[in-house]
Amino acid sequence: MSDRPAQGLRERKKAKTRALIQREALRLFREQGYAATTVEQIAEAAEVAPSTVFRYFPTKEDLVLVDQFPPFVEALRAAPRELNPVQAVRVTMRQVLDAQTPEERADSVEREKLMLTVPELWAASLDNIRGVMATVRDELAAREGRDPGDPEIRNVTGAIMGVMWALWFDWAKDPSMEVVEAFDQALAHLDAGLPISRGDQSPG
Amino acid sequence: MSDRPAQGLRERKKAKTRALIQREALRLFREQGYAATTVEQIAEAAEVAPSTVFRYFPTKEDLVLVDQFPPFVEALRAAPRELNPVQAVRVTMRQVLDAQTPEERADSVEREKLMLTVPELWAASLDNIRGVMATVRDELAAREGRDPGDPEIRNVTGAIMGVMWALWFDWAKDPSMEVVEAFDQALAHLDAGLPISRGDQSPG
DNA sequence: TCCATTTTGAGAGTCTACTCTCATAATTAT
DNA sequence: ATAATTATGAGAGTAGACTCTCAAAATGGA
Repeated sequence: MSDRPAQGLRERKKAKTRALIQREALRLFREQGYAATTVEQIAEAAEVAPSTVFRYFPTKEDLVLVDQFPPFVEALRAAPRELNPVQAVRVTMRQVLDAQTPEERADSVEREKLMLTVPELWAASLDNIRGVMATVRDELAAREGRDPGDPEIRNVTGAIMGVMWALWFDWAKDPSMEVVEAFDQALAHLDAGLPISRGDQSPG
Repeated sequence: MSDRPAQGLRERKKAKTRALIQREALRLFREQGYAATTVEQIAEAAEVAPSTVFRYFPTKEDLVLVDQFPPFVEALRAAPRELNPVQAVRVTMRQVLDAQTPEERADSVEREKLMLTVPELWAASLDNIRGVMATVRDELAAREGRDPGDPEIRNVTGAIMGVMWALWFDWAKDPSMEVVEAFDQALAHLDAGLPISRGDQSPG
């Protein structure tokens, strides 16, 4: 097993082809919808053979799916111990979002919107969603010194994810929304116990 | 006139056929998985032609999907005004679940598990999920005299749904769980502001 | 340059959800 | 009983994701 030097022309070309296919796919999805776009069209747009598309992306769904959460989880792990779960997620979220370049963010936006909009993709991300949820829960459990199966931890995790999803859904409908700020405020609200500001009728 | 049902033989037979097809489908899905079950197999099991299956259920997914939420929303609307959003949902949830017969509950359980487990179905229920979320949010907004677009209402709705989903996911893995009780406790926990019982480190 | 390895295109082929048509059978009305 | 309506079965057909094979082309190493 000799280790290769740097990336040769071959590797670079592959990466380029892969990126090209994906870019064209996303463009077509955006322009004419996911279901209405055939793999053949994507191949044509990227000027490769349909079989080549499948060589790079085992399924059509994979053209959209990207695990964007590993960095998040890593950052969460590094969050200050003195923060409670919600605060930790809040800080981490802001940090991760702030670190993105405008281009990266635009790209994420595009993908997220497709995910939240197209049933097939929402489906394909089921595992992803479950995985993220499980990972966040495990991490929060560890931070709090609790068992990962602890209902309280599960509830907190669920509430955090739920607040974020609700925001995502809203934002998919109104992309002009200031996501970073909105995320922060939403998590702050959750951290404060979700008070309804004016008419507090019955305290917890 | 005899107390024969208002429907003629034709209608009754149709209902029966429909139920039979669906029952066999669910059985096969449970036994060998959703994707691994072809419509042809379902037709064979129900002793009808494949085309007949499609006559009753436009798509394979429709064999599983049922809107179970209208009754929930209706009940939510009727919940006492003095309850806060979380309490209202909690009471409603308990009420709806308690009202189910064991058979109904077993049936729901089966469907829910499929929904949470099978990507295609999770996908098909996207609209449903979004709809439920929107409806619950609108209802909560109305209860609180707030605009449906209010972020605070969105957050509360998201947290409620998130807590419930988290529970569902856990329960899909461990069906022995006492769902009704667990739901109640989870919402109670949320209502209390999601405290982590032992080590409260830093209040909001 | 020459050879070995890898990538690609072309295209035939599979699988399965789903559609359509039409003849036959079952049900209902008269 | 007979005619009209409706449901069903049989089966051919479509679409599109995905697989497989093989020869040609591109690339890397010598």
